[in-house]
Amino acid sequence: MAFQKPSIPKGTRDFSPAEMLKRNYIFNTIKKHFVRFGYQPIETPAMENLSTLMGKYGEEGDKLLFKILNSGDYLSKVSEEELDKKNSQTLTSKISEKGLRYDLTVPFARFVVQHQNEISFPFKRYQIQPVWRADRPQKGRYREFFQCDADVIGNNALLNEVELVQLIDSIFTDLKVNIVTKLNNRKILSGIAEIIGQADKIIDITVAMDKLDKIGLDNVNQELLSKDIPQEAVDQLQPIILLSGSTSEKLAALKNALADSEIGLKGISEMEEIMDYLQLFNLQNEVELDLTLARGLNYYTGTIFEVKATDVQIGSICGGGRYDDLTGIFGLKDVSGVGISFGADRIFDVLNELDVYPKHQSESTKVFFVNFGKNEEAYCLPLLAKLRQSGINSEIYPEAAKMKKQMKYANGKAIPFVAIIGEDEMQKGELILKNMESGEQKSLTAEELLTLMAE
RNA sequence: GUGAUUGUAGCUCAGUAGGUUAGAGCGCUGGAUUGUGGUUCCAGAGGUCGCGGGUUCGACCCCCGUCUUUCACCCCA
Repeated sequence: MAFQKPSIPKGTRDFSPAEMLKRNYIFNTIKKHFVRFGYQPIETPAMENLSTLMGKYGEEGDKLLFKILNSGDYLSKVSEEELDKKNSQTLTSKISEKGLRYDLTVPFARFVVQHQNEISFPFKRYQIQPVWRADRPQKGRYREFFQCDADVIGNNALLNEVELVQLIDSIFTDLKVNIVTKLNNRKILSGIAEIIGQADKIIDITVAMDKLDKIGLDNVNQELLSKDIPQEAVDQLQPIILLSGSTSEKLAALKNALADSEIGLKGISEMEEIMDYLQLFNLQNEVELDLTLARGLNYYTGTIFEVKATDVQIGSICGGGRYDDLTGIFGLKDVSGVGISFGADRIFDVLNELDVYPKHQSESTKVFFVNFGKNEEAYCLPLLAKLRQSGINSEIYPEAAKMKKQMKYANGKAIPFVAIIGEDEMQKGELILKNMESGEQKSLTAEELLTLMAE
C-alpha cells in the first residue's frame, strides 16, 4: 500500500516528553512571576479576523501573516476578470477573511476594546500562547512560536515600565540566564529625526541605526543615504549615534542635542524618571540606554524594551514597549498600554545551550511498581492509589512483562525509585525499594514508603 | 521575497571517477541472566539512498524541477 511520508510544515516543531518537561519549566517559571506581579491570564483565539490584524505591523508584517482560506466554495464569488488579473493582494482579500495571530498585543488591544465594560483599569493581563509568522526559518526563528506577554493597559504612569524591568530581571534571574536589558524611547528617536530635519523618515532612520552593532557605522550611513536622507542630516546624526558613556552622561548630552525638540525632551525626561526609579532596586542584571534600539513594530510610542542573553548569540529573547493608541483603531481612544513579550522558543534554545535546567523535574514519575501478576497487582494497586492521593507521581507497569523489560522501561523514563513486590515481599508484608541512581535496595513497609516518598 | 546550503536505517553520519547483494556507531528486538535497569558479550530486525522528471546499456552518485534542513539579507521573539 502506498503511504505518505509523515512531515510537518516548514518552521514548525514537535516536542518530545523530555523537551516538554523543559518547556513547561520555562512556562511555569514565567507564569509564576507574572502572577507575582499581579497579572491575570486571558486567552484569545488562534485566528482573528484579517481586518483586525492587517496594517498593524507595517507592510512587512502584512506579508508575514498566515491567511486562512474561506470555507466552502471560496472562488464562487470571485469574477473571472479578477482571477485573470492574478493580483494576489486584491484576490486574498476576496478569498480570505481570517488569519493566524501574528503577536499577542494586537489581539489583546482588540480584546480590551471588545470587553471594555467588563474591565477595570489599569488592566494587567498575561497571555501565553503560540503565534505564527510566515517568515523564512533560520537560527532562533520559527514559523510557530510561543510568546509570553505581560501588559498593563489603561494607565500612563512610568512605574509600569519600571515594574516591567523588574519583572524581566526576576524572571531571567530565576531561569539562570545572564541578560542585559536595553531601553530606549520612541520620543527620543522622534526628537532626533526632528532635529536633523527628517521627521518623516523616522522609520528609515531607526531601522538603519538599529543595525549599528551588526554592520558598523559606515554601512549605517550608507543605508541612510540610500533612503534619501541628505548628507548634512547624516553628518548631524553622527555625534548622536556615537554617544557613549554612562546612561546619565548620555542623557545629559542628549538634552543638549535635543534642546529644540519638545518631543525629544519629553522622551529624555521619561527615561530619566525610569532610571531614577530603578536606583531603588537591587537588580541582578544590567539595564542600559541604547539609542540604536528601534524595535520594528510601529505602534510603539514611548519606552521600548529589548532583552539580550549575554552568553548566547540568538537575537532578542524579550521585547516590548509602550503604545499610546493601539485601541484607538478599534474605537477606544486615550487608552495607553505598555507590555513585554518573552520569546519562549528562543529562551528554550538559550537554556538548552547553557544547560541550566534544574536536575529533577517535578512533572515526571517518581515511583514505579514492577508488575508480577494478578495477585501482586491486587496488593500493589491500593498502595499505588495511596501514593497518588498523597500527591506522589507514580505508576505501575500495565502487565506482568519480564522484569528486565519493566526495569528498562523505568530506566528509560528516568524514574528514580522502583518498588518491587513479589510473593516473598507480600508474605512478609514488605516491599523492596530500589534507588535507580545508586542501585541500592532496601526493605520497607508500605507506611515507610509513603513517608519516605512524601519527603 | 533575495542569495547560498542540506537530504543515505528510528538518531548521528560514512560511502561509490556513474557498474552485481549500500555500511558503522547509537537506539530497538531477542538471548547469555526463568525476580533486577544503567555496564559486558552474542544474535537479529530495520533502507523506494527526500520526491518527480531527464541523461545513460546502467544513477544513491550527473542535469533540471520540487519539497525539506541550515545560514545570511529583508524583517523579527
